[in-house]
Amino acid sequence: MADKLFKPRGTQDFLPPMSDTLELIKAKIADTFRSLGYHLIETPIFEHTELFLRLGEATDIVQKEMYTFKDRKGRSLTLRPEITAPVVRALLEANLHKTSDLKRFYYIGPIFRYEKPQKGRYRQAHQFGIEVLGSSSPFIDFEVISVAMKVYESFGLKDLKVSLNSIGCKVCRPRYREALLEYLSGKVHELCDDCKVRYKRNPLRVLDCKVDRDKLRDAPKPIDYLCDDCRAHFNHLKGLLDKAGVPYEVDHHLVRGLDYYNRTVFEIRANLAGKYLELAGGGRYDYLAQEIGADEEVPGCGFAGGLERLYMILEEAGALPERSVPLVVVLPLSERARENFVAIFRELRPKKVISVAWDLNLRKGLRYANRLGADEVIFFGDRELEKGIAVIRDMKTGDQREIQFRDLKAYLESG
RNA sequence: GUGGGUGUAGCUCAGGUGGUAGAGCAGCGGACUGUGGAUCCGCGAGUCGGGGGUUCAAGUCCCCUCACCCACCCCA
Repeated sequence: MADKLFKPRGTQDFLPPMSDTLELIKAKIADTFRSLGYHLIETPIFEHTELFLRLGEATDIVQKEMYTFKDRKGRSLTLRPEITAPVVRALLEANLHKTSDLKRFYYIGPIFRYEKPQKGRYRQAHQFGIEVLGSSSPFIDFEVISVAMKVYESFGLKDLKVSLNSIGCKVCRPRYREALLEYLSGKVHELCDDCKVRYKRNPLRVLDCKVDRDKLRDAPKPIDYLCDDCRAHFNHLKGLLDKAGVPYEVDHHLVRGLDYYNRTVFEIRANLAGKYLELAGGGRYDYLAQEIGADEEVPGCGFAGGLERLYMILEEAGALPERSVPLVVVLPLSERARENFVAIFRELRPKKVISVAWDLNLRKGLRYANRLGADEVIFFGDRELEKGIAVIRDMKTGDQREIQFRDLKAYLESG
């Protein structure tokens, strides 16, 4: 025990039954994405550090949360702290942006951030999300927000809060930034220490500060400084959301933690034990591709949600998905019965879940099946084999019926 | 990163002012040697997270360390 090894801080082992449930959750998420025309994309767990540095020097994620290391050749690599940049990088690397004008991707996988762990906040967490590349239409923003909502709604979650904002583009954001700086300059001394730094490096993020939030009620709002195009885009999007019945509220202080966003930014939160927990966030990133080295503008829009947080909220809501296929426990009760079942097992291609208890007697086997939550138990010993049958016991009702042993395989393989 | 809390059998936890560990649940066995979930009976040695110190003696005091949790921060 003294030299027993433990998992690194902030990581988790997913064991049954939680791992089973997570599998169901991931499958359901993927179903939603796939059914709306999204394709799976998988990128490396680590990338050249350079890629993530382009996310913005002023962001906390880049500044102090990256798992960066050198490989044996001295190259600086970083465990991905988010997945949007890798997806865009992969798209550019494969020149996909030139072969089609619109690409829809989805992903589910781990991300790494060196943070002080807490519940719902891990050093290795899992995110799922989508990225739509190649269109700057507000209909895409609408689609992304809708798809995000669809994922959560597919689990029956209702009490969701969507916050929306527009932070402009490279034309109008400088104007807003100037106005904000002017407003803040008079009160820098009142701000918290973090904000004093943000004021210099990335003033927009001051808006997001929870400490100083109250002091900033009368701060200039991004939407009041939007250029005509951005204003039109934002209004169009809001109109679409209204038309489609997507509930949202405009949050003038919503900025998001990554610098690559422009125009639309949004967050989805849910009520967990009285507090609003952020489940997902996203927005438009029309300049990111060029930041990464594209020779032309490749507009994009997407969202990312936290898998662990989805699990938490589902657990709280009592809405965790459950196995939908029947579970059948097979009990060969004698040596002869076991040997008779070997060939069947070898050939078996079941649609149900079949769990064979090779070494339990009837009593223990039923108990085992009971604990697993089995729907049926099929048992056969010498007695049954004499008659060429097996017995199917319904674990809910306790009713038993017989089945010809030669039909057993077909029965186990039936839906 | 800052401040605070917790860490005892598989799980949830009890263990005033230090004297070498308990309960409930679960599990296992039996009553029921081929029939589960009920009931009854029996079964618990776990280096009290790890290391060091104080002491005749520490789960109980001190220091260090690790992990989890809460708030802040941040965000998924």
